[in-house]
Amino acid sequence: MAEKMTIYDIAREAGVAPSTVSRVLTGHSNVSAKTREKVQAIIDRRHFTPNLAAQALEQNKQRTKTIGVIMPEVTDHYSGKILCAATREARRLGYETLLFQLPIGEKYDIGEIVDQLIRRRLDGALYSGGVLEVVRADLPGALNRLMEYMPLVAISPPIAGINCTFLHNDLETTIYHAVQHLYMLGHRRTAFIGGARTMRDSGARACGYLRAVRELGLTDIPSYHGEGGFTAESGEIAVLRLFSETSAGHRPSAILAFSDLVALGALKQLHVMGLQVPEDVAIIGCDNTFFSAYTLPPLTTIDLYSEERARTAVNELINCSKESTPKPPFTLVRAPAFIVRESCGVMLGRRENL
Amino acid sequence: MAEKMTIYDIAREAGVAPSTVSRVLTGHSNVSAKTREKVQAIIDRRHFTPNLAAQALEQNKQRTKTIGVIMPEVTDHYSGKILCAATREARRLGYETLLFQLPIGEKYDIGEIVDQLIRRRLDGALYSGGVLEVVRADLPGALNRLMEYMPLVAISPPIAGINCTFLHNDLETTIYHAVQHLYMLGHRRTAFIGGARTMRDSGARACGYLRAVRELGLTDIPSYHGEGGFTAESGEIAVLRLFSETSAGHRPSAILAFSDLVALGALKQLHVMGLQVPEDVAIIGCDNTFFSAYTLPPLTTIDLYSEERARTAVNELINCSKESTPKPPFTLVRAPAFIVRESCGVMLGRRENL
DNA sequence: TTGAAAGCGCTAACAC
DNA sequence: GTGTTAGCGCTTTCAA
Repeated sequence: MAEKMTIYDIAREAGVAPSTVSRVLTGHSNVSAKTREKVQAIIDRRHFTPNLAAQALEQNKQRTKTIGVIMPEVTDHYSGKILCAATREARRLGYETLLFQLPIGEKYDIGEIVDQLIRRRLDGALYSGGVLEVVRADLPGALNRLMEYMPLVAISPPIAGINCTFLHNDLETTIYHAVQHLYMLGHRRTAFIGGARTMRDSGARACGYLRAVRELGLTDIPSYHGEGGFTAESGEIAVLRLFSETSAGHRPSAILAFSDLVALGALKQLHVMGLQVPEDVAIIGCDNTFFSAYTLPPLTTIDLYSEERARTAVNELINCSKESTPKPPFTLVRAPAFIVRESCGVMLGRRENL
Repeated sequence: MAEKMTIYDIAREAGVAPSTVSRVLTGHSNVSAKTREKVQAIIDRRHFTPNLAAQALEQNKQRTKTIGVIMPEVTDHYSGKILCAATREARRLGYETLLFQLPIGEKYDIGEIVDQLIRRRLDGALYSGGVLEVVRADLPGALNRLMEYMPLVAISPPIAGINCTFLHNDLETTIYHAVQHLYMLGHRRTAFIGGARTMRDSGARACGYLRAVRELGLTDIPSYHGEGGFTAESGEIAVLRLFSETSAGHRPSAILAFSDLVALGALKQLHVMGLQVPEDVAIIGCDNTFFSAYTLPPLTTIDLYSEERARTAVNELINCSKESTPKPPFTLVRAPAFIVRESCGVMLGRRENL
């Protein structure tokens, strides 16, 4: 395939020792300006790029210049945004990202994935699973083992049993505010659709929703938080069930969707059923994805600032990897932004007869 | 951070030579069942994972088990699907993917990116830039250099000056058919929106559109293929211009959008202007993304089978990397699927008075 | 300031 | 079968 060039080839051509070439490459030790120039000229002319594997072999220094990104498959825009921002930030700092996808709808061994990360001696790992993964019992063990080899930052609410840095959105409170927002517009029958069944007690969204229902004294019917899923299709189905399971007086006047994607499906189904949004049913999504402003009507939603978190995570990771002594982990909580558009019906004002 | 384990540690504990541990690890040479078991037990117990960098250093054999993926930032669903499928397929075959994003809306040096790939001695590279990148004059040089170091497969129409394997959708013909489809429904004034300005002559979509306009004798006004872009917003703007630049009798009765995303924006703007789709204006998108079936009305679009291409590409790459002699490159052309939903107005039948 | 040489962790000839 | 040993390409003491 290709004749591999080494520092020896460069050294020979420049008439210097390999170590001198190495010094020019790393820029660490002192080399006379003249030699440096001469060697650099040959490196440039030959398009020589040092073998990273060889450099990485050196002891004590993690220098693979690679950050592992562990996240669910990038089929949704939320993960895409994080991956994109993380890769961009990493590149800006001279690093690349190695993507470890957690297959959706297929079982996998998180331990095996962690082995891969370790095997590659990465400089750090970014975990972004969020609520989706909370349920896995084997996650803490695997991530803790990973942490013995490299710094780990999670873009996720804190996970019990894992002692890494967490970049966390206080979604619970924001969801609470969203329900409260609907409450103030007059809604007393607000349903929550989407999400994982197993997540109902643990997920931040569900927590916020359930707390609001309790504290605001809203109608609490099992159907109002019964059905799960993460796709547009699951949004369709959820709405279908929601309106077929409930009797006339108990139909929800507002819907809180797990994500904008779920809301998208819900919107479609409501349209099919001839219900107007927000006049008949108000709806609020979550994620502020690229299509949120383009639905009919434009979706009121929550912006998680995922790009910003991704950048913070990468920076933190790279800083940690340079420290000799591990930095203590911390949890950073930030409030997401509640973005009011038209689907929640603010322009309709407070209504009494819902 | 962590006490790194080596095969020597395992060897010592097992009371065998390091090479025996290596043999167990690779499974290449013969080891007695008894020793193999003993060694394996220790490897398992200690969770030992061999350093990939060291393995990769070996010449001729055992590469990095990593495929580089070069593509625009994964902000759209098209790239996301390719990345996702490629990573999944790679993993299935024991490989990981290293993502090299081409920043959107920011200048970058493709040569530098290629250097990174080479430096990392990857087993292969998947390039998926498509029409977006055709314009760059430095691309062929960079990719050709890359090909001296590793096999390259491009999910893209063939690019002049690059002699790699191309997995190509005959989008041109499909777009032609789409325009023809509109023609048969009665449309004579079909506009094309989105895409890059520089792409107008080279891009497959534009080619197909222009050929259809010519061959079918459709109305050809500069405004009908004037404005570009790849975002939903650019779709909005394009429609706005399209309808403000043309006089009453010259308003298009149909719109072909560069992508579903562009179509999404167009849909929004048409709605704002009080135009009905497909009654007043028919519209066809491209990509068959997850939201295509959820727009109002559901979008008629084109499915590029990107996941399938991604899997093919990865397989081809891995096969090539195992060959000692390079396989001759080829170009595989596949017809995309034309997916008819409601936005093109088929259910309205053929109309004469458009 | 530069060169020689000893590894880094692993694999693969080559002995035994 | 299993151990010994020489690299893979690079960095980094340690001399000179």
